[in-house]
Amino acid sequence: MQKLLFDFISKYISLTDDERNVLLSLNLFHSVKKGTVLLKEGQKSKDSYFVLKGCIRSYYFVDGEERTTAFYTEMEALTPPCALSKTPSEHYISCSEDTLLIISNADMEEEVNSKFPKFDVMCRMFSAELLAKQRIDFDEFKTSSPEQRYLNLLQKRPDLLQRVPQHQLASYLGITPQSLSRLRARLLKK
Amino acid sequence: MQKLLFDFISKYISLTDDERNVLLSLNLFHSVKKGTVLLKEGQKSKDSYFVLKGCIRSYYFVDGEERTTAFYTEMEALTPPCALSKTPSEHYISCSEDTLLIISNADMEEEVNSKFPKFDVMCRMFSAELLAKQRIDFDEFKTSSPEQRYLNLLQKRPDLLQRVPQHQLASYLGITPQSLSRLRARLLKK
DNA sequence: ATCATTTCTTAACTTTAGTTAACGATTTAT
DNA sequence: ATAAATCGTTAACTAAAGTTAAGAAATGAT
Repeated sequence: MQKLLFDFISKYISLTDDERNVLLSLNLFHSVKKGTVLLKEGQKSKDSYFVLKGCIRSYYFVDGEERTTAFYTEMEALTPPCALSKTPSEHYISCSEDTLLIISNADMEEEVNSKFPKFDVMCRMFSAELLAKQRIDFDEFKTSSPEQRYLNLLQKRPDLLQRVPQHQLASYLGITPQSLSRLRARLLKK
Repeated sequence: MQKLLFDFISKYISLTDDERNVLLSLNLFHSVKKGTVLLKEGQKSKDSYFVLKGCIRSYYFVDGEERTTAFYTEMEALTPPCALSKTPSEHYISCSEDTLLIISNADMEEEVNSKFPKFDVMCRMFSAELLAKQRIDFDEFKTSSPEQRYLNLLQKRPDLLQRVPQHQLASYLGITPQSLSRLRARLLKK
């Protein structure tokens, strides 16, 4: 489980045993039960999440309706906007499965980064990478129809279709559950 | 013009005169004419762009049709995905107006950052901020109808409607030019 | 095991977006 | 100045998504 973290970090920087131990002393690992709500609308939090195993979901309420906007699975990270803006959260985050997480805090990160500037380098590389990935996802979303987006999801994250309920996938694709159901029926006929 | 850059940087870190001079010696400032294509599909480039004045546009070709995915205006930055992935670009970037740009190169950034670790801190903060902003934009896009997206744009970037042609705005909103035209006519009736 | 809740699907109907085409208006090039 | 290309709008038609409602299936709770 620690190996998962260190293998991940090694993609960006190499750590000394000393640095490794500092990280381990921070109590970053958390095992969280399915259904647990990590962040609620209105809450102020400076926590970031990194999924080692499992799945977390980000969603909003629009006119009393849940709207899912993202799923984060193995080796994916989320820093909720409220952690940077220091304003109350506008969305929710919850666990879609029993999940093994790294939860880190902005204040703690600042401290560690100032002690080990190396971490700044890693964070810069990692955020730049995420930014580009997200940009591509957004562009693909914009330039696709719901049907294309569904087919695209089938290709790129086939696991998600097994892991999360259909109606959450629907709003993740920007459509209603009914439309997704129809769309799938349409595709089966072809 | 240099003031624009240094004022921006001062939001994240404070610079010594020495550091300022290093930055100025790098020849970062470029004045680019409207219509200039900065990046083409198939090209390999490690350049990043920061708009000081003007507007640049990112777009793809889908079945021979241009699809605009983003506009970057004053004080907005773009690192094209190809700069990180080191694969040929899948999209185009061009100037929508006569534009004053900072163009920086990944290799050069690495060099400066290794000399002044302070820049790593700034880049980390800046990318994290952009990531959160983009996340919010994406979430809003997903949870909105075309009409809501248009109204949202009116509120948040009213200048864009004056600055860029309608058909580019349409694909930026994920719809056809005809739909945008209709949608606007519909809204006027109300 | 039963009941309640949630989830998925289907259907009928409404609304909106996509498509194709046509026509001015504007912009650009010569 | 004129011709050509681009751009914005409108219209008629098609296709797909939203809405509302109902019922079956699966899941969870007691």
